[in-house]
Amino acid sequence: MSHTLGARQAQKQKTRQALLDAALRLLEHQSLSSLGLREVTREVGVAPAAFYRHFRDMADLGVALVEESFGSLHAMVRDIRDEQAETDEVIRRTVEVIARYVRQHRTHFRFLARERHGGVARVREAIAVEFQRFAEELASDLADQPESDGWAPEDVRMLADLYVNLMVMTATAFMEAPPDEPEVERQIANAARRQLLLINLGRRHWNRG
Amino acid sequence: MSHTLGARQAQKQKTRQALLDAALRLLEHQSLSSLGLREVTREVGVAPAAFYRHFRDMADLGVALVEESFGSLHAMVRDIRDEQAETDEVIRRTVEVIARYVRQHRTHFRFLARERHGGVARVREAIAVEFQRFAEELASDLADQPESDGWAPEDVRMLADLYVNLMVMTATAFMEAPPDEPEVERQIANAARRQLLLINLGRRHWNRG
DNA sequence: CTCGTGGGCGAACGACTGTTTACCGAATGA
DNA sequence: TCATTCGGTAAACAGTCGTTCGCCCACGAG
Repeated sequence: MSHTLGARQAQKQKTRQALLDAALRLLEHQSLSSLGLREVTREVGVAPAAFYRHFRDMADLGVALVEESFGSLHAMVRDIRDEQAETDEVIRRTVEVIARYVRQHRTHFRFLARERHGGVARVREAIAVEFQRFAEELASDLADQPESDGWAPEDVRMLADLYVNLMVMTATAFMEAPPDEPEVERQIANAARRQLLLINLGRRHWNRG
Repeated sequence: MSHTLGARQAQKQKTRQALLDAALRLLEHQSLSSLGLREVTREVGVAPAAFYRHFRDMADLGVALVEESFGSLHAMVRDIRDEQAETDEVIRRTVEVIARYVRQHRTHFRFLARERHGGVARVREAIAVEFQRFAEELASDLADQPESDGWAPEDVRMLADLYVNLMVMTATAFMEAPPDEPEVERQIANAARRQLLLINLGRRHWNRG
């Protein structure tokens, strides 16, 4: 069982988490491929050799960070999906949730944006897989909606990809905005809402316009 | 004058270009922040100290690569903008031009995608400036079209951002596709065309839907 | 023809890197 | 209680790195 793990494994996972946290902190101002093993252990305060007790190399740690990042991201979309309301209200809430998520998990999202096309192949592939699963889930949700009646499955998937990309684009814009400027955030949110609105308009007129 | 530069400066620009080419070649499998000065000079076949005759540091070389990359990218949009035809034909040609551009300048575009959110601040900022100029030009073009009658300037800019983002997304998909699989490329092109179509649909119904 | 400019070279520097080794000592299970 | 497992340590290894320093010598201006 796992709910009562010994003090031994507890301490191990504690330093493992410390390594992940330190790495994420350092990755705020550099990319994974330039982040050194010694740099991370120095930040935590452990010997360099201790690193190997938890990860094979830095790419391994990177993949672990991908899982961690997508964990909180899935929580975000669950928030969005569970909302049930009028279309305009759904849009408003969606953008709001994205903004809040980015504010609360800035480092996680910056890591994903930076390493999505970054220099470490294994991490790149891990992120690609997760985003793909993401789009598939959204496509499955969209297919169940009455607005998708008569839509070809490939068109639903196309729409899902469009939504995912818009979400990434919006989150990236929030991420790059200075954290202490609510006016900039309001502008980004406004543009995102209108873009969602325009896409929904196109969606309603897709078959027979 | 510049059309008759001595053999002295000619040789200098030749090695400078060799450094840029070598860097771009090496950046195919790593990111700028992990690319070493010695690595580049070794690839070219010159002494490490020679690097300083052309660039202050690697970030300097990075912004030079940004300018080079956007040079050919501007040529691409000029190709697209000069096309004048029916809407569906414009869409078809647009996606085709993007595909061809990515095929011919794969390394340049991969560099932009990788460093857009990468670990080198100066390069990131240079790319952001160029993309912003990009969206502004497109917005100015869109405003002149009859379809934009009665549109608020901020809505036109919103639409331009949507188009730019879709272009980047499509080009990235082409870039990540294996170069010798025309079937995958056809699928990407097909999805991109339908996404453009859907956005155009929303655009037509923007005021009074 | 002569002389100064400047691109490229080789060598050296101190600092830092990833990885391996043997070892310590506390938590663990019998 | 005793033997064992194992997370963490210190030290050393061979490389690589960015940067600086004279020096060379082909080129270009006078």
